[in-house]
Amino acid sequence: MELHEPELREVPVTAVLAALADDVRLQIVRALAPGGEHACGSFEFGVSKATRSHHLKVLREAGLTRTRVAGTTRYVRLRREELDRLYPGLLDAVLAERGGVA
Amino acid sequence: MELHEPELREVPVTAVLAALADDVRLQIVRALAPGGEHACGSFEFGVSKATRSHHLKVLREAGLTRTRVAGTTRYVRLRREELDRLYPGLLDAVLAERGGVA
DNA sequence: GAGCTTGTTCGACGGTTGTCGAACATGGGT
DNA sequence: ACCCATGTTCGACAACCGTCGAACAAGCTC
Repeated sequence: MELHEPELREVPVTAVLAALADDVRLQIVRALAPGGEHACGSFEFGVSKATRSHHLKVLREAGLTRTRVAGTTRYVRLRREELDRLYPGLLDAVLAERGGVA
Repeated sequence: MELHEPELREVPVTAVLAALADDVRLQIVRALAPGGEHACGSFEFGVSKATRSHHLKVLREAGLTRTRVAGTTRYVRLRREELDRLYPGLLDAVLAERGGVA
C-alpha cells in the first residue's frame, strides 16, 4: 500500500482549495483541526464508507492529511504545521465557526 | 440587469472556496488583488468571452467581487475588506506567489 | 438608424466529481 | 482455519462544471 502523500509545495493551490470546497471534507477537517489522530471509521457523517474512503483519499492527495496504518485501521491527522507555514491563515479562516451557510 | 451580489455571510464557505479553486478565476483574483477596478474585457487569459463572463459571474455570486455597470462596459473589483474581515488570512494565503503548481 | 463594441445568455459537448453497493484485501480474534 | 472488522477499489450512475460558438441585448458614435 503506497499511501501517496505529496509534498505540499508540489500541490497546486487550486487543488488544496478544491479539496476544502466540499461539505463532507470540511467536516472531516474540522474534526481533525483540534489535533491528534482519528481512526478513519470514527467519522460518522451521513455517507457510505466507500464515499468516506474517497474523501479521505482526496484530502491525503491534496497534502492536507497524513495517514498512519496500524493493523486494519488507519489513523488520520491534519498536516497543520506545514499548512500554516505554506498558507498562513488559510485553515484558521476556513475553520472559523462563524458562519457561512445560508 | 439584476447584478446579483450576495452578502458574504450568506455564502457557504464551500462556495467561496470552490470559486477560488479554479485556475482562470484565481488569475482574475490575482489581477484584482492590488486594488482598483478592472474592465471585464481587460482580462486576457486564453478563454473565450463567454467563458470569461461565466467565471466573473461565479466570482460575483460567491461574494468575491463587486461589479459596476457603466455604459456597455462593466468594472469589477475585489471585495477585499469584507473578505479580510470574514476570512482573515484567506486571500493572503491564496494569493501568495510562492508557489503551488508542480 | 446602421454599425460597432462590450458583455450576457443559450444550448451543447466532454470531462470531472460525489455517491452508492458489491467485491476484494488485510489483519486481528477465538 | 474460520469469521469478523476495517478500509480500499471497482464499476455505474447522476449531477455538475468548464468550455465553446452563436445568438442576443444594450449602449455609443457617426
